[in-house]
Amino acid sequence: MTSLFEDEITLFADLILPVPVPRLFTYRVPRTMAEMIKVGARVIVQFGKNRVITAVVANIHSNPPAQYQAKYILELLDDEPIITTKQLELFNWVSEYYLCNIGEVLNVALPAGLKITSQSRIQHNPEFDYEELLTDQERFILDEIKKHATLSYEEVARLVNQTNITAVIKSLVGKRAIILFEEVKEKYKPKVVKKIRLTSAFVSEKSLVELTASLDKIPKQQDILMRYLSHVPVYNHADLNQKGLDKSIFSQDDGLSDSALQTLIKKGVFEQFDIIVSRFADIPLGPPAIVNLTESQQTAFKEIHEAFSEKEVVLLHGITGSGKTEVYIELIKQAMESGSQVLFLLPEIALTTQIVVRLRKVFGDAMGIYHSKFSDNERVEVWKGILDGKFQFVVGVRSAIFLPFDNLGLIIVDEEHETSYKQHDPAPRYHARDVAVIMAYMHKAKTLLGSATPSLESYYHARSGRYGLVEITQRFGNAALPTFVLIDTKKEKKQKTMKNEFSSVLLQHLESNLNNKEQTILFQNRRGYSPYMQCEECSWISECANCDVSLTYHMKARELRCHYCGHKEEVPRTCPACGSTRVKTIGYGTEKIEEELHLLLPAARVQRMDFDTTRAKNAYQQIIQEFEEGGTDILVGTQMVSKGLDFDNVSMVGIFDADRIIHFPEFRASERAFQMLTQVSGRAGRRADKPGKVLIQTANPAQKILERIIQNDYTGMYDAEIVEREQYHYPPFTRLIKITIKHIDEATSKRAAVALAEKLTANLGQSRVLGPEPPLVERVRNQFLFDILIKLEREKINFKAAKSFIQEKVIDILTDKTIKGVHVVIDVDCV
DNA sequence: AGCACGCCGACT
DNA sequence: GTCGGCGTGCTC
Repeated sequence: MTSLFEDEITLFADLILPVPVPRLFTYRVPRTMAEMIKVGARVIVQFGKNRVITAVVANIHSNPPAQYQAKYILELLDDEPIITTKQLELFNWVSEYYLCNIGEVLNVALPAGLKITSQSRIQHNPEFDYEELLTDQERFILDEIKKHATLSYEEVARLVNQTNITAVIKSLVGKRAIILFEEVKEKYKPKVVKKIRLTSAFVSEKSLVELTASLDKIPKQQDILMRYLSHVPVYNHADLNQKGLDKSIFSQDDGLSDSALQTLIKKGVFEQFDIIVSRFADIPLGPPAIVNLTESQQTAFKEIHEAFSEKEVVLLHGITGSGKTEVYIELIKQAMESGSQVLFLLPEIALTTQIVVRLRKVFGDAMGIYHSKFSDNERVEVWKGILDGKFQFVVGVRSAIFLPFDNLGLIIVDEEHETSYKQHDPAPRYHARDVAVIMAYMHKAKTLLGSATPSLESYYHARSGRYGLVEITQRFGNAALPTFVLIDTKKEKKQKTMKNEFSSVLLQHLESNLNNKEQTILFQNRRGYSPYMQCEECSWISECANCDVSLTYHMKARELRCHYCGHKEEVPRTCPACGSTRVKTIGYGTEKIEEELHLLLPAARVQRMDFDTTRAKNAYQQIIQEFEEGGTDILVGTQMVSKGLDFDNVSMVGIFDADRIIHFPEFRASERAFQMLTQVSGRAGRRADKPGKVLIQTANPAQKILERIIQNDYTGMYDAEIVEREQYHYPPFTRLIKITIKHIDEATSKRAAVALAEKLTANLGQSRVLGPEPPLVERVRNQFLFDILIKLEREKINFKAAKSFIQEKVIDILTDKTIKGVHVVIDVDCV
């Protein structure tokens, strides 16, 4: 490709900027960079007047833009691409499919550590000598700045002890008293360990003996040498010296002096060096686990294989406790042996549990872990590890779908029905399971979806032959399915045998389980103490000032909290409306259940697991570990307890208020209830010798859905539900797009929503456009919301064309001069 | 998203 | 007469 004229051609690069602007930006490539720059590398550019940001090269060409003068790229950050071309293709697809800007995709894809921050640095201008022009305050600040070479805004603010200095700084810049410049710094820092080793001169028995003798009169230094040799037996294994010893070994002990070590380094006995270590070393490797598949697992494995020869996607429907993980492991091994990369997606909270430890035992250091509780640096390590081939296999959450793979052979999406695979806010509002299918297609890889309770969509595709279908109907080790007990709370209430939320039947079982030293999980899908407070005299209810929801009472924190916007309030002692002291908490959440357990069963050791108790990095792990070691008798929790926890000693699961889950006002309620209750039930009795018990409290034990859950009748639920979906035009027969309009003023919000709905209806027709109507919670963070739901039939409608039509109409509304300041959120495939 | 530019009220 | 409020529009 080299030509005589190569030097004459100016190159331009179209860049993806991490800003929500729906287009690429073209910059000029400086001559010096022309040879080096590659698609997928990061660059630094000036964007707008004073902003300096990182961008990613999407393509390189030689067509100068006609409309404007392109700015120069300031700096090239990567010699090799950190984004693969397949990723760029995927980013494009995501931005088109989910109607968002590619910059927004880039923003969620790149770990913060790969983004660059630019910070303004302040320096005084040595040529400035018009101090008489300055105000007193300006002169004061300038004097401080003069004392330092360069400063950041924050540093200046701290020095002069003022909070808002931007105006003064600006004025000083205007008067040319100071200069602003941008400093760019890379955020990722590899983890470095300081190490010590003998210099090569001393790595022989003879010289070591001599050295030891020469240190006879210098005991401190001799101690250090001895300590080193006890850890690194250089006598017998000279090559061990190369790896050295952590410097921290020497400082742990008080008996060893650092100065003696420093002297030895000065003498040339020891040398210090740094190594870059992986941050994942602290997850134990353990002995390599050998996996033996049971007969039913083996059959499943074979069937998956056969299905893959015809289908791109296979759904593995294996009941809870059927041991899908072992099947996954075999498939992963096989894909890795053929040299391709493997991605294993898990829902957020399932990832912190046993499964990762198990996988690590099998795959060791070839496995990367990508999790939101990991720090930025750790995430950058995984990213780079995939690029340079260190990790052939990655286990990760939703966003792991954006990692820089270039040769995927298999993607596994475990618990594919989980709603946490869908990102709701901010854009891109993508569904990782659906993106996985597309990405696999781009890589010519296969996708395996796994679940005990598949989403209706996936099962529909499997039934219709689009996906392959493999089922495991046997529990691992032939563990029996749990026995169910339905408790009629209506009856117990009439008989006055309820103790608050606890039925007598549930209490009896709890007690006997406790006496048998067996563990119990109690499921209540609501956190906090109680969902609201009410005055018994005037029926005042605690409500959020910014949202249209009640404030949840949190007892431990002694406050009222809004679960929508995070607003907090003190707990009122008297009714704010009438002054009465009869303000009571109504309803119950995990916190109240926990409290009542202490009163009803004082001997039980109770632990609570919900959003509030698992916020800290290791809190989740600790609660689980304590439970696993038998330190907890009863674990009370929200949805969190329903996923991925396999404990042998849990013989009972109790479910409060199943009705609230079953009758949730949403078209997916039955599907969700089936999934949620089946998953929780699956926590009970994972042993062959002892079937577990599941107790469900309900006001109406005769409900069909409960029978299906008890019978583990997934297909019964599916067959009943799919009929309704077809009849009422819901997924999987349609695709849903939800448009949410937001504005501080209710009337304006409504006006915009009505106007938009009218425009949409004109083309799409009445039956496809529902609303606008206010959502369940009409006001969030002081904004009034209106939802428009669009249903598009799968086969009949050109989805792409419909979407661009919708986008067009949304832009119409946003640029309408008569409606100002509305926010519009488009959610494609909202769930 | 930021950030600058621009047009109207409460102060030296 | 100025400072500064946040509306509007642009960013290669």
